[in-house]
Amino acid sequence: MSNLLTTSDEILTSARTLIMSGGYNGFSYADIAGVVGIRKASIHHHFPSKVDLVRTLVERYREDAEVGIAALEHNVQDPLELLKAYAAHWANCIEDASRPFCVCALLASELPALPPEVAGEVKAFFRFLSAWLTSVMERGSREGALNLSSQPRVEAEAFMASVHGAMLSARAYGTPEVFPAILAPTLQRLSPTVAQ
Amino acid sequence: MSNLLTTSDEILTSARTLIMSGGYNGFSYADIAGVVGIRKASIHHHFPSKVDLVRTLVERYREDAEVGIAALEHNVQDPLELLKAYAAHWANCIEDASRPFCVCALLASELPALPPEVAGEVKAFFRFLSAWLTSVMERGSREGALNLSSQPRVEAEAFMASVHGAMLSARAYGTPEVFPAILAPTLQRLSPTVAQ
DNA sequence: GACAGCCTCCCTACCAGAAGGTAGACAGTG
DNA sequence: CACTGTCTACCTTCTGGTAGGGAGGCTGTC
Repeated sequence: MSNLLTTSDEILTSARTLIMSGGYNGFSYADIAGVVGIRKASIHHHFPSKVDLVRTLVERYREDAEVGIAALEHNVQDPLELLKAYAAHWANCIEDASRPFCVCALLASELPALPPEVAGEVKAFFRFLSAWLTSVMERGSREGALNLSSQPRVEAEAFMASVHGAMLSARAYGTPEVFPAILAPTLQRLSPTVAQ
Repeated sequence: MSNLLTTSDEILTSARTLIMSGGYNGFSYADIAGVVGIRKASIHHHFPSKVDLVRTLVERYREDAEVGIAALEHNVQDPLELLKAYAAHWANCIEDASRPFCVCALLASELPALPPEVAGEVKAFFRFLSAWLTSVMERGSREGALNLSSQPRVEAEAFMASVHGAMLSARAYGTPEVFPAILAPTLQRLSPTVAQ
């Protein structure tokens, strides 16, 4: 029987969901076993240790993000629209509660307590995201498609921080609408049409 | 022998430090016992359960914040300076690694997996902080001391999100300077002297 | 002043369950 | 036969938590 999803994928998916709600120490092999419908020991066949599992998960998460962003860049050219699309992506995820939090943002908050291998992957994700946003800001600045008040690098970091902080607030208030509400003024400020 | 700090305070302090690095599930009674120099069972005398301990901790954290902010409001009148002082407070905490992360921001990220009593306290902290920042924004807008581009409430939420997101980035990159660098443009934009 | 009673704080010893992980057997497939 | 994936059974360590006892300090009463 050819399954659409391999067991290994199912394990990663359920682990991602569990991490998104409680972080690295917030889930166990037993939790995954319960969700996937498999025995605890069988998980070790796919991922010998918890570190292996989460490192793979974050690695995969970054790869998926790279693919997603490449696709986004292919469909959308305008830098401001790219940023809007990125924000809208997260707004949707939070709205329908499918992926209400960025795995790496959550793991970053508990970085000091993370196994080094996982911590390294999380840091790599931040560097990747930051690099992409910086490239968008740079191009937007060059083409006059974005209204920057600081260096592209700084604007990129500030934008990323806003997104992560807004996720946190949406979670704290329990109201998804908070996320787009926080991002809206940031996006408006970056818009060239309303420049001074 | 009159101790300056009660054992109960020492427990709370070490628990706070431990939570700041790994979150709710990132520490145990044994960890605290090791730091304080007491036996595990003795902690239960002061805090019957882990939920009691962390709930008290967050409660106390909010009370301390209320006192600190009242003192700040007493010393500083100008709204922009208040926001700068608030940002500077965190910049210092991150710089000298004394309190490199807001306990509530960290706990908020794992909210869905938190015991309800703790979750309630964390949410209360967010409401409190948001209310204060909104009041600062409102007054700044009224007095012309702040240059707002949105409603005070929205500006307050955006500011708070920036602070939390910047904390996350500082942790992810492992470089404290990132925090003030991210906050600087936000504070500059709020400054009335550079208004259009 | 003596002393009984109580209270606070910490201790040792223990518990049940959950944690991550291992060993080895079995079934199905190429 | 070898390989893959799952299973049962088991291990060790850690988890939050409990029971009960002992030392020391207050206080009320004779």
